[in-house]
Amino acid sequence: MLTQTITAPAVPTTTVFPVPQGVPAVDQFNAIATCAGVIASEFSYRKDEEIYGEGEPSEYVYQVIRGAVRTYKLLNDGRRQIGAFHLPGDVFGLDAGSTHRLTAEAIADTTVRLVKRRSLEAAAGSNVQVARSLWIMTASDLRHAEDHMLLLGRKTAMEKVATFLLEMDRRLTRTGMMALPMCRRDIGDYLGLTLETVSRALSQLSDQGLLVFSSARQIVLRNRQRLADMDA
Amino acid sequence: MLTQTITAPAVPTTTVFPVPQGVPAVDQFNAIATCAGVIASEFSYRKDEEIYGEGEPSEYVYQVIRGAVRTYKLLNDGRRQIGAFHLPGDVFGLDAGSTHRLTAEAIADTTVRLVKRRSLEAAAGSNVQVARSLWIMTASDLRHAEDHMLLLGRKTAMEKVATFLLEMDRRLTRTGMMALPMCRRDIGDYLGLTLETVSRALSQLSDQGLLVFSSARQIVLRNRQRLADMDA
DNA sequence: CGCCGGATTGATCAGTTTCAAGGCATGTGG
DNA sequence: CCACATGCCTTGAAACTGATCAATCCGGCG
Repeated sequence: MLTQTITAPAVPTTTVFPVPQGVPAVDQFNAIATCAGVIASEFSYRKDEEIYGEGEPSEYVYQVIRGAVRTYKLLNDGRRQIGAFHLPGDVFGLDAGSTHRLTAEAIADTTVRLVKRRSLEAAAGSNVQVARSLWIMTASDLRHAEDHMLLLGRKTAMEKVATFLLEMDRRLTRTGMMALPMCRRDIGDYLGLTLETVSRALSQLSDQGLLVFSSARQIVLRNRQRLADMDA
Repeated sequence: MLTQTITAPAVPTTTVFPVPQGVPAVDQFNAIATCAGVIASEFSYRKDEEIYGEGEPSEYVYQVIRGAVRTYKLLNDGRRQIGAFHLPGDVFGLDAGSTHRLTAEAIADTTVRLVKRRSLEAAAGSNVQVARSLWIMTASDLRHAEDHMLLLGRKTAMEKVATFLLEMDRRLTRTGMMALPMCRRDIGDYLGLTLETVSRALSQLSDQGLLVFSSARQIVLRNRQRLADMDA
């Protein structure tokens, strides 16, 4: 894991630090990744290409620049649970242990910024603000996972889909139009449903006038309030 | 609930530091809680008593000394998802944000050690090993949540119960006998099932000879391998 | 002894999955 | 430019898993 070869690149105490507190996890990463001694580079993946696999050594931490990523776990017979979708700006692959806990794949053609885990660890070892940022980012993932456990364990299919739509609306609507990067199967594997059930729920919401499709993945929400009501 | 009568037993600054790395999250807390400037005390709760509520300011971090704790989220109509059970030694209530994300209740009469969040933060601000420990502990919770999402979203009732039994066997079997502190409803709300389904699954496992009841909550596993096989 | 909460068991119900067919859009090669 | 293949999505019908409703049962305790 952490070897002694790390030359803690005496990070200059400039205005880059301290990392601001009470700030979104994403910005924590931005602050860190641009700080002295932390090496960032870019890489691209084609649609459906694996970025890392469950159980592999966690060498890098990633930030989506363009595209989208799914992280998931599999059961031995192929059943899949997607833990999260990662959209532009999101950080993923930050595991405290030495190996990745989930597999990461590009949903569409995707560009990421990547940072060597070792250099993050090194920075964290000499700067408590960086160490704090790692904690904040992991805590942010935990918060999402806790919310998602409630959804998976206790919400109905309709409530799950409503929650999903509001989450995606919040995270990727820019022009009033939500352009989903993922297919129905991905959505189902995120919500603990089959792709057919997802499709039926979306059709039903469309029939009720709560949303409008301009194509299967281009959706405009028409009544966020009623969606929020049904999301329990 | 918690009054100001807690007296801080000034703990000596000894060889407790540095906190060892590559060590279970629980021990991270043990090391921290005994370090200088971190104020630890004890408190007890009766069965079903609330320890803190979702949304309340997170003033303390807790460690179970005796008893057991459930942490959960509720939907507005009362449906409940238990995120985790906390057994002796386990740390809970460590939220990076300023408020608790779940409610915590004593499952049985329970004694906890508690540490002021502020003093943890203070220690983390001056000691990167403490900061690292906070990260490790939160990452450990995240790992559990990721595994549990897979269970909730993709496992069958039988698989869920098998997984639960193996988890509890690992965590609380001491004398060869597993003494479950929680009722069937708690188990159901942890696994995303009803209490009846849990009961039926346990009866079926008993019929198959995979376990033996000495009472409803006193269970001996007879065939961990076959349980592990069915847990998918 | 009888009460009470928790657990078990049975019967029926409902929501979601499964299986199956067909539609629609996109892209490719003739 | 059209024919067709392909992948993704929708829709329908049947099957099934787990939920719901309901009736004991059991064990601990006043």
